[in-house]
Amino acid sequence: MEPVMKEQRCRRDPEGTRHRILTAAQEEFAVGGLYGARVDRIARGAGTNERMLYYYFGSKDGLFLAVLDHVLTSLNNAERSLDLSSVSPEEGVTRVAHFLWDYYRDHPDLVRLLNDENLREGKLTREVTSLRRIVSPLLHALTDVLDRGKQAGVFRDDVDPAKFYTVLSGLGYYVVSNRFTLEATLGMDLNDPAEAKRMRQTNTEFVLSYLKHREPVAAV
Amino acid sequence: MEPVMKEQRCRRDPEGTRHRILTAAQEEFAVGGLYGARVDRIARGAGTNERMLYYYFGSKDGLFLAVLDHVLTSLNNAERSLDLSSVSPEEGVTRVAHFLWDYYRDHPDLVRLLNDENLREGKLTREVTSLRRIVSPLLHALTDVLDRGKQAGVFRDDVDPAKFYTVLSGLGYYVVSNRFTLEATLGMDLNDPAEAKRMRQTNTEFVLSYLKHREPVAAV
Amino acid sequence: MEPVMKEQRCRRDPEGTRHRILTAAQEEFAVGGLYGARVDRIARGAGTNERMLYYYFGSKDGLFLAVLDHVLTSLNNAERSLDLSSVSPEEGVTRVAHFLWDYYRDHPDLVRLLNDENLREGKLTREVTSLRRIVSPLLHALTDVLDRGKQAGVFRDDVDPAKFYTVLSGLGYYVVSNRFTLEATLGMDLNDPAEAKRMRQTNTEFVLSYLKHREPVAAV
Amino acid sequence: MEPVMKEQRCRRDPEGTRHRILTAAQEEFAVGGLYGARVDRIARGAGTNERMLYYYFGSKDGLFLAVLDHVLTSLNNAERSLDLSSVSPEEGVTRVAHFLWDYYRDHPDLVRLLNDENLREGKLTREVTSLRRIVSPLLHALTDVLDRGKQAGVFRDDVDPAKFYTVLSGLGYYVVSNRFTLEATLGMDLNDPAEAKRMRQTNTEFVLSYLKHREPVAAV
DNA sequence: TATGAATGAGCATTCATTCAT
DNA sequence: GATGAATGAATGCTCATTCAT
Repeated sequence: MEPVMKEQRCRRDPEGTRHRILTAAQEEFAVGGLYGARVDRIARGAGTNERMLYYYFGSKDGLFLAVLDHVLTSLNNAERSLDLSSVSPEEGVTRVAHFLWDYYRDHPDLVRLLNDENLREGKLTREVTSLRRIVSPLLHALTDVLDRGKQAGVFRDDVDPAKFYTVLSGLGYYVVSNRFTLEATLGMDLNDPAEAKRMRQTNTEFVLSYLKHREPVAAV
Repeated sequence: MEPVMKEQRCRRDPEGTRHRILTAAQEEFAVGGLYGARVDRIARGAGTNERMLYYYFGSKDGLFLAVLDHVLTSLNNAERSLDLSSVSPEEGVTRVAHFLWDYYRDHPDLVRLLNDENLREGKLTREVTSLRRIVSPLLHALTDVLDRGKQAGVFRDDVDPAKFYTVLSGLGYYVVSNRFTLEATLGMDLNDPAEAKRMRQTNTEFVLSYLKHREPVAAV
Repeated sequence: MEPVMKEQRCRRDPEGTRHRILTAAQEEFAVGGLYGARVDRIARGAGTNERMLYYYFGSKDGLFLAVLDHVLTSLNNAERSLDLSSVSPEEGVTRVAHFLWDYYRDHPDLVRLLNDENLREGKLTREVTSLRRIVSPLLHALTDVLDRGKQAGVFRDDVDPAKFYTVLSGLGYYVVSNRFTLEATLGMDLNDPAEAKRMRQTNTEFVLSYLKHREPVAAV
Repeated sequence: MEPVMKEQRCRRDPEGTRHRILTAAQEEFAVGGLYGARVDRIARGAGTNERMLYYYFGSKDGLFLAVLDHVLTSLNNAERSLDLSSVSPEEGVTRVAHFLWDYYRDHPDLVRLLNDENLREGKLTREVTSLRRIVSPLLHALTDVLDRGKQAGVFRDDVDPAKFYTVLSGLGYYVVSNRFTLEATLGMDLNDPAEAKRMRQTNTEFVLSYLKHREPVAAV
């Protein structure tokens, strides 16, 4: 009726909307997994409506993949910021380990999302190649530092970088992944800083004592 | 009326029905988690109808808890069968480690169910105390064998059994839990027996080299 | 295994079980109606199992009818105990009215069950003749007392006993039936004894002033 | 694009859909009560699907409350249309009474819905305040007309409007509410116009003779 | 007479998704 | 780009009832 009045509810903010959906989805997927998450909760959490979710990501599965890609890309970027060129081999391995353990501890969402994807046997990521690239940065850095240690004669020389990486990863991943059942069964509280520090200390000794061990123990 | 009268393919079989539901539920929960599982699939898998599921377990949540209790009780029983009284400390630790790693590898359902429960932050198990008892058997055996090693002077004496147990558990758990993303990213195939054996060997050296290390490495 | 030991859990008590079911069913039907009632709650309330309910009453519908029959028979019996042979017509009408109003007030279950049966348009009672007999005792007594009043010249003589009975019944029934919405809308509290007494007083004046009215008011 | 473009049998019709659900729900709730009603029958009756019912009303309970609110609002509106400013007190009371009795007779759904809500002891309406407003219009009109009658000396002056309203309401409500059991027991047929007219006549005399009674009868 | 086990149809409700504007 | 309305196939769960002992 009125002539102009086009205040034009200028709410249009494509990048913002997309990002808010992604953030809300990460929270929702992290606490219930793909099947436990609800699209209406995600939309509400993002301050938009369900339709936009489909507009930007096509489907719930697509959104899950986008979230997974996002958290893995973040990990990648963080890994790339780690510069070990000027430290000793021991210090280098220690830094790699601490980086990984701290990252898992500070990003439990990543752990949960990976667990959830593994629960379904990698159903979603299998057809997508996005996951395949992500290992490299940290594994490369670790390989370098292990090589330097071997050449300097301070590390044993039968260490496979990928397997060693798996060991490091497992040590940090497990306590985050199983936080709740570990607390229920062993009374282990990951949130207690003192406890967390002790654990980090122990684990560091673990990996270093292995790397510096010269005569292999009796095999099994 | 007849004296024997057994053997007549009885339709009444409470124990059997209950057990068939439990087994079918374990399969279903293991591939989709609590939220991905479907009660009608469980009922069909058990050769009964949905109603019986509620008759015996009250709810889907109750059934999940029963399954979790069942797999943990099975683990408990298996742990109890491990007799380490007549072996050396090194051999004892090795056996404990191998038992745990083999058990995880052979019972991926257990790993998935624990992961799923942790995904929901222990929501179901929190109010139930059933989970609390399960640590004991293997942890006790491990504590004994560590003590013997310390007294014999072959193991370092600053090892906390619970933390050491966590390390052992994490090493075996992680590779089973993340089987699919590990294969996608590192190309690591847990199903390859040679690969599995190598991994077990590495991990064993890993823990033993730590235990036998006398002078602690520089702390961080 | 043991020879005698036949302590014979002599819980058999057919009359008792039947009666307990009936009582429990009355409570359950009274608060939720036929459709809101749950057979398992009835069985639990009666301290028996659902199967016995079917053993004694055939079906849920049959049980509802049995309950209805029971409360109506009780009303019948109570009506029969009212002896008006030696009181004045006014006193007789007053006693009939008070009997009915008090009975409704003290037996809200009867009111609810009748309401529920009427909600379904008499579906259950239609095919059963059990309901048809129940009016008589009180209506007969009322007819007698009205006749005596007419003959004595104290009551107007154009009163139809059945319609008058309906008026009496409606006055007492309505306030019990609509107890909750009346409280919500008019703030009328039937549980307050003073309020209940005043209401009874008013209603009594109502019916007596009508009966004693000689020149009819202008019809409509 | 086109200028007019209306009239095109639009599939989008929020108001219409909402209203059709409400109407279908009223029919369904009226014949079976809250517990007897089936949401799929309501959806089918409304020409939509069950989902929309929850979209607009949140739950079955919410829909019942909306229906109750709707019929009570309709009653309210009808009450407001009653203008008694220019009639005599007797005529005024008569009109109020007839309005109420006719309304109940012509809207048995209202009676059934109120009965059903009372059956559950006002469970749904208790937490909602929507019911509380509805008394006023007719009660106010009645209060006015009674006052005028008292001042003119044609009505007794000890009449409480709210109680008198309850009497009027009860007389009309009871015969509608108990239509089926009244027919089964007293053979009273409310659908017979002659019978209905006689009943109305009797009830009118009933209330007027009370109002015009000057010397109160002996109390009890 | 009494009871635990079993049944299948049906219940209210929620799901991810698409349509129309 | 953004939104409210609409969909129908499931979802977990409950129902009154019957079977077998």
